Amino acid sequence: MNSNFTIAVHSLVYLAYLPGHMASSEAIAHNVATNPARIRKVMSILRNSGFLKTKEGIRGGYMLGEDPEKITLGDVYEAIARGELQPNWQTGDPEQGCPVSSNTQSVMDYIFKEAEDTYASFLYQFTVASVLQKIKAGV
Amino acid sequence: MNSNFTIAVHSLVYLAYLPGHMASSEAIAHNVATNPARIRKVMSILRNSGFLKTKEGIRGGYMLGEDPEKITLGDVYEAIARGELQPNWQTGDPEQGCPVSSNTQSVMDYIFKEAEDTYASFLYQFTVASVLQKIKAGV
DNA sequence: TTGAACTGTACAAAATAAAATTACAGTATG
DNA sequence: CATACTGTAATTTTATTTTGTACAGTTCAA
Repeated sequence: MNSNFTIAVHSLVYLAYLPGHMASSEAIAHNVATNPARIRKVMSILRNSGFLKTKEGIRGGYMLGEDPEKITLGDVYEAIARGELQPNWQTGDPEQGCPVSSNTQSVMDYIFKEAEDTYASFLYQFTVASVLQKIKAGV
Repeated sequence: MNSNFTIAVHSLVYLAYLPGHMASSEAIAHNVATNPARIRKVMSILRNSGFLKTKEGIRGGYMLGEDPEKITLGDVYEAIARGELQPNWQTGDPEQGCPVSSNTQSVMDYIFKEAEDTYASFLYQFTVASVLQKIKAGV
């Protein structure tokens, strides 16, 4: 998995930390410790999923579009990282006669998909608000 | 995650498919579609975890060390892939005064660890035997 | 109505991680 | 003692991730 999910959560928490405030990609990038272009790419996806409002032009930037208690990490995961837990590498060879060589990949696909479902489900218990609370508590 | 877990499962299933037979790293590599050195590296870990027996020298190779119904994918995951679901990239900057910048990483570490626990737990329901069965059934 | 401060997006470059390859010492067998 | 194997390390190649650069489009305010 790449770290877009981490960046998305961090950015949303940062916006929840500054309610009613428009934050620029540069300010968020500084807080997250990455570059503004990457933040803007991640934020584009989050905007398309309705988690935030963006504004172009001078005094533009990003703001939460929903109550931080309504945004779960499961939602964020689904929007930005679904499918990235499974490695791309393919095992076996579909042309071989041996069923172990030709069919293991499809069984692994099934197992990875189900496992990722439980992973995503687990994340529904956390919200942007609850993560911010943990951060403030210094856990 | 790299694909060592996939390779481990595939190799164990292949051995279960040929009970009582010593398979060489070359034979397994051919079935899995990778190179023998990589198979030997993965098999070393599986041997250390007690899943299989290895024999060096002529007519040597690999054999299951346990009943394939006893080896769960959860066990295999723990042995070979624990910790690889979380990205290495670190968010924020511990030196910044803002708690969101300095503490988000540790909260994410906690969430990733718990989420991986549920991922691994899920895998305990599958065994090498049950995977082989699915493969034979052509799912 | 113009220029300054932004986003949105694409593309290229650099850094990192994963996979394949090569090599060779060690071990068992016949 | 030659052959067929494992065990392991080092190197090269390839793929992925991250960063950096560029620029068109948008908004605001003087």
